[in-house]
Amino acid sequence: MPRDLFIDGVPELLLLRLLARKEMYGYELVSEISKRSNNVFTFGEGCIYPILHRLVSQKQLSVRKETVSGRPRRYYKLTAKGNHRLSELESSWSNVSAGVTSFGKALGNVAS
Amino acid sequence: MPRDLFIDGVPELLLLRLLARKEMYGYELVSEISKRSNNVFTFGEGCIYPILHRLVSQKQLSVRKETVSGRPRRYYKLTAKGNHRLSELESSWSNVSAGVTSFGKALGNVAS
DNA sequence: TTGACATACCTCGGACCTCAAGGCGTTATC
DNA sequence: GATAACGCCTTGAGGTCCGAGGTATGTCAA
Repeated sequence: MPRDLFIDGVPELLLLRLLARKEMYGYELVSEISKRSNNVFTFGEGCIYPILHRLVSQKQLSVRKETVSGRPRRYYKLTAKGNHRLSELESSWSNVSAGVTSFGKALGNVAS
Repeated sequence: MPRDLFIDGVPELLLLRLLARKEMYGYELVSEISKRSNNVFTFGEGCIYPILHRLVSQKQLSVRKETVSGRPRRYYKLTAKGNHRLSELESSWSNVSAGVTSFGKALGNVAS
């Protein structure tokens, strides 16, 4: 079974959107994305954690460690660089999204 | 430089949309997609041809060979299966597109 | 106290897609 | 006769998602 199309980049975008509002930890992000999207997007930990680590190494996120009721958490939030990256992604998404839509309309396509 | 995000699956979708209207050949599709999208999408031959071949092997496209002024062309068009696949992709695209948008709105996000 | 379950972190490997680069051959143009 | 346009093609690199699995602690019921 081929993997879902149109997903490339979406995890990173949603993640940055959430972290732009307030700091959150990985496990929280995984469930929050599912919840907030009404299970339209259900990205597992194997998807989220590697992105988190990459963004940190790219200085787009900063980390803060905290232990809550015996369990260690890692809170992430956006750096200035991450904020800029979010803007890029939003703009890129708008571009693609509008492009696909207008391409359809020009063809007389009825979006099902 | 990382490759463009949000593109996964878009070539296949646009391609199927075009071929749902009339048969076209590979080289034509490459330039037509650029043209119709005002260069928002510029997929090269190395992107289009493999997709074409895959769709044929999956019986979603049928091929007709024709030689025009000495040059051989391969015209592709949708099969019933391909039409069904297009519906799936449209629905999947709508889903993701609406999901990303509403996810943003719920956060008070201003789409830049 | 044993087991199951939720929390919370993590990595690895496969599968898949895009795309730049290159190759081949023909026709048209200068 | 050289260069561009046409028209087909494949390969390799790079990047992404995601299922599967691993580690460890806390809670709660049987």
